[in-house]
Amino acid sequence: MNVPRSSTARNSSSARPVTRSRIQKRNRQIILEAALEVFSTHGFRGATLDQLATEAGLSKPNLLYYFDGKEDIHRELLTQLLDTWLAPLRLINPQGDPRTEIMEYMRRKLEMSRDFPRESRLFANEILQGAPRIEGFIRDDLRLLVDQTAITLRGWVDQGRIAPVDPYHLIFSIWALTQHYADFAAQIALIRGAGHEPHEGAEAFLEHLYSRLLAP
Amino acid sequence: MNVPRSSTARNSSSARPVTRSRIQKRNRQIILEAALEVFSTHGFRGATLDQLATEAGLSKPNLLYYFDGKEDIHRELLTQLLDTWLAPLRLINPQGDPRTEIMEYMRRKLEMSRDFPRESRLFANEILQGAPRIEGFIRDDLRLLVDQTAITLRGWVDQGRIAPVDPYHLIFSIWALTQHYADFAAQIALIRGAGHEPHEGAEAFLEHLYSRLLAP
DNA sequence: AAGCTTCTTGACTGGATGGTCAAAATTGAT
DNA sequence: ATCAATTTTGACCATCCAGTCAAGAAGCTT
Repeated sequence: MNVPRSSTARNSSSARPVTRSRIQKRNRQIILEAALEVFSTHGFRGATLDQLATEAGLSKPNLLYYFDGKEDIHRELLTQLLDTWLAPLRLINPQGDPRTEIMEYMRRKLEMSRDFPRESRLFANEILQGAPRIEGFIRDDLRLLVDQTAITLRGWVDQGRIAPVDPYHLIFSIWALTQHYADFAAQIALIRGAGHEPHEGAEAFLEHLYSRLLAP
Repeated sequence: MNVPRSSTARNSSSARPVTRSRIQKRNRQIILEAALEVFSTHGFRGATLDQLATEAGLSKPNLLYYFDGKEDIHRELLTQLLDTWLAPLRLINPQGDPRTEIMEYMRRKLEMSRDFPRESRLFANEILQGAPRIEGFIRDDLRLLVDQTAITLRGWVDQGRIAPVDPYHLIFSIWALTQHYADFAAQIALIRGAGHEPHEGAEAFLEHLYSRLLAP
């Protein structure tokens, strides 16, 4: 599978003396930004290198100077995303006040869905296709973190500090409700009509909902 | 855009004497079933005619004898889906008991997500891409129905029969929570591990959640 | 400003993929 | 059994698209 590096490639992937010039840093960033835009709306297969190139304002061979190929761009984008995707969950503090911690987590996820809808859609696209490229991440990293969080939540339930609730479904519900506003933004926009932004009223609603759900 | 019908095509689309032989009915159905399988996991661009043909157990030219092309298969599939997609919402009875009606609606949606996950993912795929092919359906049919339902819900709130809640967000939340179990099944499976099916415990959780949310 | 390195690109290529077609096989009405 | 209509398919074709390459342009270093 592994092809010897061509003479012109200063590229990425598989560990290597990663010394990047100013221009490299800038252009790799431009390309990843363009890739986020294009991949998140058309999916991996639906996007073409020409689209990426046009969006990035570079020539196609130029893209391939900075990355080993379409796959490589996508992998890099996804890798960067996954790091930040776990962050909100990590911030839940088992020593904190249960309801506050859960509410804050929900709020952080909703913020991410509002401020980074493309990232959310990129992720959704991956999962929809059966998560072939991020299976490892989910099975290992995410699962571990969810399991730990579930233990924390169950502890809070056992102490009677929040109403009895299945911790896994509680987490899934937060994911579903917050990401929905990003992933299904097109639908929401068409239903609510122009002049409304998808997330309008979402925070109040979700606060109300979880407030009612968690009250002991 | 419209090409004159080729001599061999007994095909579909744009209104036409739709007389179908037994074989036609059967094979069109087989093709649509295969298309559901393939399109729902790979998306429109990600699916190839060869995949469709293999999945359907027919030759590629044979597919194109029954449909005008990839696009036509996809359109037909989606059209059939949209009809049934609205059904659960239509069944909400403004004269019924508010909590029962909403609970039943949630249950119907959850059932659809459990029994027809591929349909759910096909739909999700469309919306994710910005709903280009079903914009009209959403803006016209779905929106109308949602608006009517919202009026019903608001009436129930005003009568004090359910707790005050934004009707649109209530509907969105049901969509988000039920479809999540189909659309993100891959993620849920990886987190919960084998031996669990994605919907396990979902009904109890959602009943609990909406029971708490709606109690006056 | 010379000369080396990094960056950029026009012109390709090979393979995948949507779609065509004419001829062969099958079906069904008589 | 006959024969016309329907169905099926192998062999194509045209286009799209990821990726290559060699040569030129721009940056750096001295």
